[in-house]
Amino acid sequence: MRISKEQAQRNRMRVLDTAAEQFRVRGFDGIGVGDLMKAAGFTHGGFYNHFSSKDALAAEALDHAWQEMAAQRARARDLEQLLTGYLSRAARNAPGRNCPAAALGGDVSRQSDDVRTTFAEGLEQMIGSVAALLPDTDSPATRARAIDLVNRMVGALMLSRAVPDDSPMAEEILQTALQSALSDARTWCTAPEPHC
Amino acid sequence: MRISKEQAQRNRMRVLDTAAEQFRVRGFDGIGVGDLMKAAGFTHGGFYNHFSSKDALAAEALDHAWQEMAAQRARARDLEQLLTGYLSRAARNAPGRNCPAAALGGDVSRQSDDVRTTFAEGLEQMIGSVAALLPDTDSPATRARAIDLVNRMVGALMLSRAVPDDSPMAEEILQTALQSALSDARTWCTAPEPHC
DNA sequence: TGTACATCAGTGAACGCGCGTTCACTGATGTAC
DNA sequence: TGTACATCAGTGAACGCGCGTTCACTGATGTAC
Repeated sequence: MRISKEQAQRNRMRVLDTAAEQFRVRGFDGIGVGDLMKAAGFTHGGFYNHFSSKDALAAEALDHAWQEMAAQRARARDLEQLLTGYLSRAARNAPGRNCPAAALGGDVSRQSDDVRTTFAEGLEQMIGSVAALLPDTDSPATRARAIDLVNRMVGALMLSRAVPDDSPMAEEILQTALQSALSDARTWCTAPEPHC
Repeated sequence: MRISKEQAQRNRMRVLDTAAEQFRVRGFDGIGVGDLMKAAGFTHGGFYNHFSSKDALAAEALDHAWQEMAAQRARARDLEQLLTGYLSRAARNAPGRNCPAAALGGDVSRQSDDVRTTFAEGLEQMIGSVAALLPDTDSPATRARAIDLVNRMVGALMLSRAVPDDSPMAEEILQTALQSALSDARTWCTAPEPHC
């Protein structure tokens, strides 16, 4: 039952989409090749027609997730909108459709160099996106502020997910991070600037 | 070959120590009961004399790791010393002996409620320790600052470990987080206060 | 205090299970004539 | 344009392996007399 090249390419993309979501939800080791292919609507045997190994898929799926995130960030009009979306209860409860760093950052340090390099590239882009929403975008001070914001965003989202669902802490961590980040952002943007 | 109750208790502690380290290094799913017992110097069969399941060990080992960290924090004379140690290259390269949140935060959200509750308790203590080193320790504003500092510390340490070893980013993330945190701490501590 | 026996921490073989990966097979697609 | 054949995406059984857990066994410790 051979299928057309276009269909095969669409199927490959479906596996990639599924993997990008499932890895973020369950972790790289939390879902197997068999279940992944089943979730994508296939049997497991065809996996190796598209990917050389599970690790190769991990790297490609991580890249895919970062690209989704970049598109999502590009839709934010200003830093306030970006932060409000990132540090929301909705984002906390949908790891499969949100930041790969918060969902997989801990796992990545135990993965192959290929995965780690892909992670670093996506993180660099994220830092750039945040810096682009700050005044004096290309200055070293702005880069430092962007890195610090990213640390806070990723740390808060991850920690909020780690504590029990519906616990006061889960909400408190997100709210505190959001208020603190917005407050700092306002301080940096006292002069009327674009994106501020 | 029965051994004394005191020795059995020491052996149990050795398994716990080993688990607390290995789980932080390899993740909860990254090391098995067999390898864990071998690393502690035993065979795997005796494991269930001490723990009801691997999950029960995970919760207890996480608690153990948090207690180690609390003792480590208690040794810090002021916030600067705490931050400098936490956000150091040495801490980055020794996950097994440092913050459980940075090493296991991502994993914890996929673990049992027991593990997640244990995690939340340790995190709450960590927030308290940081607040204790800030002026006006018991005010809501100080708690917010402590939570924000913890988000930054955990986020930075985790992200620094996720990017490739020896990459410029690994160092940049730690350095930026440290400078930024120290700078904020100085702002909060303009009045001469204890611990500041 | 000495003796007989029950207890139980640690050992290592064994269990069922799910993992990542391989492979012979199917049959529609793509290609050569 | 039609025919014959090679290609290869997807299927499902099978592989070796390591996992968490169980269990019969060992023998020194702890206890009852």
